[in-house]
Amino acid sequence: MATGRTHRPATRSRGIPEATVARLPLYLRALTGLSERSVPTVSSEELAAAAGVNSAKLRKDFSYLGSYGTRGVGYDVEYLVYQISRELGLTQDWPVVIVGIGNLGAALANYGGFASRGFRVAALIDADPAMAGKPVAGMPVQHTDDLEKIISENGVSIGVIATPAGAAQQVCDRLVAAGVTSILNFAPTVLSVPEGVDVRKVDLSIELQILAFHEQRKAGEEAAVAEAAAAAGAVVPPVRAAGNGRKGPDGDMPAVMPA
Amino acid sequence: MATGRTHRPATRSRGIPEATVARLPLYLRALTGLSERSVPTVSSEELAAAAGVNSAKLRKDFSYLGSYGTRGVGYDVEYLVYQISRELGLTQDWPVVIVGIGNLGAALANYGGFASRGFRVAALIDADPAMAGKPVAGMPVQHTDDLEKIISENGVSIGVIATPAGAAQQVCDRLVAAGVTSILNFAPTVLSVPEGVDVRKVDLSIELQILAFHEQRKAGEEAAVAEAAAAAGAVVPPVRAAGNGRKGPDGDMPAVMPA
DNA sequence: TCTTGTGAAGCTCTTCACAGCA
DNA sequence: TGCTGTGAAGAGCTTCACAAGA
Repeated sequence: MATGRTHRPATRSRGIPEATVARLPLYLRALTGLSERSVPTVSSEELAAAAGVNSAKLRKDFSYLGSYGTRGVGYDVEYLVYQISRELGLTQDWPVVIVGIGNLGAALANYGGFASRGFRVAALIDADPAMAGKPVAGMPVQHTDDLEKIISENGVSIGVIATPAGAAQQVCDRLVAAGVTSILNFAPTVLSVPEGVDVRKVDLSIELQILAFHEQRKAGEEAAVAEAAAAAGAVVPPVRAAGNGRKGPDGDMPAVMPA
Repeated sequence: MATGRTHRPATRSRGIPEATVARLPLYLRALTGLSERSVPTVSSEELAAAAGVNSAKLRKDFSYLGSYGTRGVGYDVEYLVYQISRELGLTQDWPVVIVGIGNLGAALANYGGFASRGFRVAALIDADPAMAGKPVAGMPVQHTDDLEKIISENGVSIGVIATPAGAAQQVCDRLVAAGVTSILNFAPTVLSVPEGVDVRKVDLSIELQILAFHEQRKAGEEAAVAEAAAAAGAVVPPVRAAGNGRKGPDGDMPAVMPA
């Protein structure tokens, strides 16, 4: 998973486990696809396959919402779409602001997946005066000075931070002070927020690093020695102050640094 | 969590739990920050705060890597940076291709966080002939026709998919056939891949939906009734074929549809 | 004295397997 | 008969609390 919870004691909100909540959007997407193809009902097995999970998990997940299926038949697609949408709070309109209109911010502004789920981009905000007024995704970029005004006038409770890491905490503080209580953070930094504010983070580089970890494994344990040798040339390993007995699994730091 | 594992039986790779692997990049980022400020050593408490986790978890995580700390003192920053980098496979160079150079693909191509972690964007690939040759992030976009050639010539094992949902599976199949074994998927679709191929997904809209779920809770249980009423106007709820006894927690579908 | 490293306990999530129901 | 809904078992992860050791 590309993201991680922050500042929420993994406790169940009204009995629904966090892990289940995180999968509801997946089910919803699969169901929307079925709905568009006018499929009336679907079994847990079929829906699970479409969502990429196993059917026991799906049934367990749905059991937290209520008994929305019919034994021997399956689930009514339209009915389930409605129930999950309602559970996720998508039956209402969520105005969202995006702060930091660089490459990523602009991409987010143009991303179609938001509008189709009840999220409305209410404003684009950037600190660069040169950006002010410039249209992005058919919408003029506004200056950070007006952040508080924009938040309150639009009743925004969800903010997206796509600024450089250095500006993120400051932007976060201003968003929170202005009344935002949920933040999606794309900046590669840990945000600290008061109790009651939710932060979710997406870090593109972290995802790649996790892939690299597994990729390294696949390369084979028997090739590990050769890899360690190559690695010594790729980065400059730091010298340990005192070379005392470490018990790492293998590959202690090379004692001699390559010039 | 912005992301999710796919196709990997949450089993430990060489004894390191998945949850720990997912946090190593976080620790690495915090350590890199300390390293740049020339901090020589750090305690589990301090590092945990910088990474946004608690110290017991951090110590447990590190214990899977080996005994890299000094009791009564803490951890040597440089040494730990090296060990975690090595564990994640970041001491080697990872050529990466990005397929689908739309807004998001271009943002990824320009993203600085990759290069600093051993990831090198080896090629940008797009299906649109009009894009071919156009420079993005100082690099000419290449056509999908050459995908297989690009993969093999550059020894690419990690691919990033930033295409529309409809094209993702096809691109995925070609990447896998050409030798890619790790995929980071930004397209809002479930990819099916053969055994041995890792897929991680980042879905921006899913993150917002999870935030909306919690946001809805904060609005207060007492306001739930008013919300349900508003919801009835916001979306057109489907009519149940047979209105038999459902036992959802509350808010069964409205029986009367608004015109 | 101070901080790491780690068994053990507790908690959450997943999977199993089958009773319950249409 | 077929598929849902769910207790129970199992696996994995987090947190506690303290022994070990610099």
